[in-house]
Amino acid sequence: MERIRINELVIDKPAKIAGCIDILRNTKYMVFVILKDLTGVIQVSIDKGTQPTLTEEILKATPGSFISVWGVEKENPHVKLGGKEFIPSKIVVESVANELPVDANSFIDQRIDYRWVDLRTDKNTLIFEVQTLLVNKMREYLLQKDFLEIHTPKIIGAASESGSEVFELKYFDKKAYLAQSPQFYKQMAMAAGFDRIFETGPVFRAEKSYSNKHTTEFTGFDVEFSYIDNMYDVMHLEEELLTYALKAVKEKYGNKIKELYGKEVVVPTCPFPVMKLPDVYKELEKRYGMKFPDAVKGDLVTEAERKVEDLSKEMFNSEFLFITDYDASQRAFYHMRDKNGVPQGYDLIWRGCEITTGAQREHRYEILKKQAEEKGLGKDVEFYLEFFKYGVPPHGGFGLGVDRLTMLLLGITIKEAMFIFRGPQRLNP
RNA sequence: GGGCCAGUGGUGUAGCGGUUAACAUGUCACUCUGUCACAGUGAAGAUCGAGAGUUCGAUUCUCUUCUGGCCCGCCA
Repeated sequence: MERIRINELVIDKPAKIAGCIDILRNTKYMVFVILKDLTGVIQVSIDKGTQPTLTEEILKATPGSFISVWGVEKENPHVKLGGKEFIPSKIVVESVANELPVDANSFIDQRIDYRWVDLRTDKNTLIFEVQTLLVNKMREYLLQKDFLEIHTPKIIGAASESGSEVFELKYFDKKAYLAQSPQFYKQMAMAAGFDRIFETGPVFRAEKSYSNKHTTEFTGFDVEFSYIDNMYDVMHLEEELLTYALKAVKEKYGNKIKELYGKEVVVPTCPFPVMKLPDVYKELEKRYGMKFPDAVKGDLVTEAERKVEDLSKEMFNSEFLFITDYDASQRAFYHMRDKNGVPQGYDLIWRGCEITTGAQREHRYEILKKQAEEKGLGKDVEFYLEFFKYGVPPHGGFGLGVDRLTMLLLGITIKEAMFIFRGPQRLNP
């Protein structure tokens, strides 16, 4: 008999179910097993008097053990767990668990050590159900617009942007690096005339960042497309994409997220508000009495970034805010600049955290080369500059942090939001 | 990389220059006419992160080290 999931059970219809024991109550005449699978929980009730064989088998098990149960679901109004119970005719204890080393109260670091046990809870599996939907809806949105999905190398021969924040590795008798971003390859695809592309895949950063939003390996969702007029075209695509995905998440998981994480999923409205960075500082100082030294104002410092959540809600009733007009010194050399030298790029802040950097790219070889040289990037980017010698259309794009998106959606930290977190001190499991 | 803080049974905490190292929860056993956060009784379980020092005596004080947390920086 094929195993079905608990939410597929039908009253009085014989079935096989299987899962993990949540609670095992052994009373004088009855054994009650709260069995859990990904879709729900059901009480399995064993009568010790009439089912001695099943009793013997089930008492080999412990909470956390995996079992298979054949039997029938019956209605029983006395059962507080949904008014239903499962009357077994056969039980197999598949795998017995030791006493579990973590519970919901354990610290996240301890929980990561035993992540496979930790992830068994509804609350934690929801993270990945939500992320699956989120990413697939973003993918779906782009596919509807005829984007190509590409897969770029993660082992690369030249440090991609600055050279300081990449992991070095041995590649036979040569040095290689782990890709810190698919940036150059995305643009290569533009040079190839691919027109519109996206990629979702791992990104590696050799930064010793200790915060609850940084990790050394994460999943990026990168988009690049051609024939744009300006960075606003890029922003427009991104806001549509996010709205589309968040709408789907709210419909399917909005209630469950509210229940388990206490977070409301707010579907944004387009267009998202846009502010120039100097105006953001001006408003923060004016409205909240904050003070920032001029020296930091070319970039968005953490304190300001957090407060942008309030600012954006207050000024625009929006959780999202696009910020433009960063100082050229703070931005990548490949961002196009206007005639005043202002980078034509933006960051997207959601709930007080940066989730995206996007830009119109500089596609004119001479200017691009000059901007690279200004940043002291000569040989490092030779391979990249080559693309632009043979014609590249005007284009732009952005990179979105999938793990940050998940984290912010649920109001948790990056360690909790990732299947397995990787940090400067965390290489296992 | 800089600043501050923490590490005590499986888990989460209390405590303190001399204690039988306390509590909750979990685990195990027995008891309990269907439980449902079951209940009751009992048991096991901690060389108090590691190393060195001060002291008659250190889990407690000092130093070193490891690990973690928070804040800053770096960014997605």
